[in-house]
Amino acid sequence: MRVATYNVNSIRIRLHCLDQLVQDGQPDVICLQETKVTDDAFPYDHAAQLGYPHVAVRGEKSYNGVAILSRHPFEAEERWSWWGQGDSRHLKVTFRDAFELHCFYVPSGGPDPDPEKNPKFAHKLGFLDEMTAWARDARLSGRKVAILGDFNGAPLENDVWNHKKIKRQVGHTPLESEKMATLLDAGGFVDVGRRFVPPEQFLFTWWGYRHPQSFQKNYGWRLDHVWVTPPLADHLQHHQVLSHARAWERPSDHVPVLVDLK
DNA sequence: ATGGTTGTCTCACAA
Repeated sequence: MRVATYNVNSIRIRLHCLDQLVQDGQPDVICLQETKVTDDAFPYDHAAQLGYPHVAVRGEKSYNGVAILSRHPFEAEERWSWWGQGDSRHLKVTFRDAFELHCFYVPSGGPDPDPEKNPKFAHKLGFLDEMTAWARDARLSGRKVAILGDFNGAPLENDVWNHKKIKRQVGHTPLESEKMATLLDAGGFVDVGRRFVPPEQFLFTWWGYRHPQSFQKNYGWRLDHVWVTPPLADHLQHHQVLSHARAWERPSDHVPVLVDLK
């Protein structure tokens, strides 16, 4: 089974990118973030025509929003509220006799890495703490669980194009990296990207819009992650970042990440 | 310290 995660930055203006992802990557399951659409206006027909009749959505107007498209049926669908917010940042589906899959859109955290001054950063830290408490309480490590999505954090030095320049910026601060490491440990997760690409090498999934030619200059960050528990890690076969998606017409600032599980 | 760009029932705000 090939699983993809992709922050589309609005699903409705990115349908051509979804088409291209299906053509190039042939994923069985596609987890989307920042769909920016209410559930009633989600392009279900487009997904069905692409071969994904099974769809779980959790959206809201203009902001956030997650969805899971699947070629195969899933048994259950759950939406949990995190950090006391009703926002659309998490979906869980379960594939019978296979694994459970959690799609996350972690808060971006705003511009200032000071939780006293910046409530968005406080929200992000609280969200990560709550994910950690869940991962610990749920005793995941004996089960087949995958959590993936836009974690809005690049925890390792080579998860950004210039660690020294970026280490005080939201998304790559030592505090966030520490919290992500604690979450990884609490769930006993394997970081799939770094299972396949050693930490000595750059690995990016996001190139910002703001810097001109950020992709051509490779000013990238690794914000999108796939983490799996050890019983599921035994089934890992392949990992690929579809970097060329950043050069598609009218692209998202993120690119898809693909993982194959036997 | 600032600005750069993209998207949204746009002229403000989030990323």
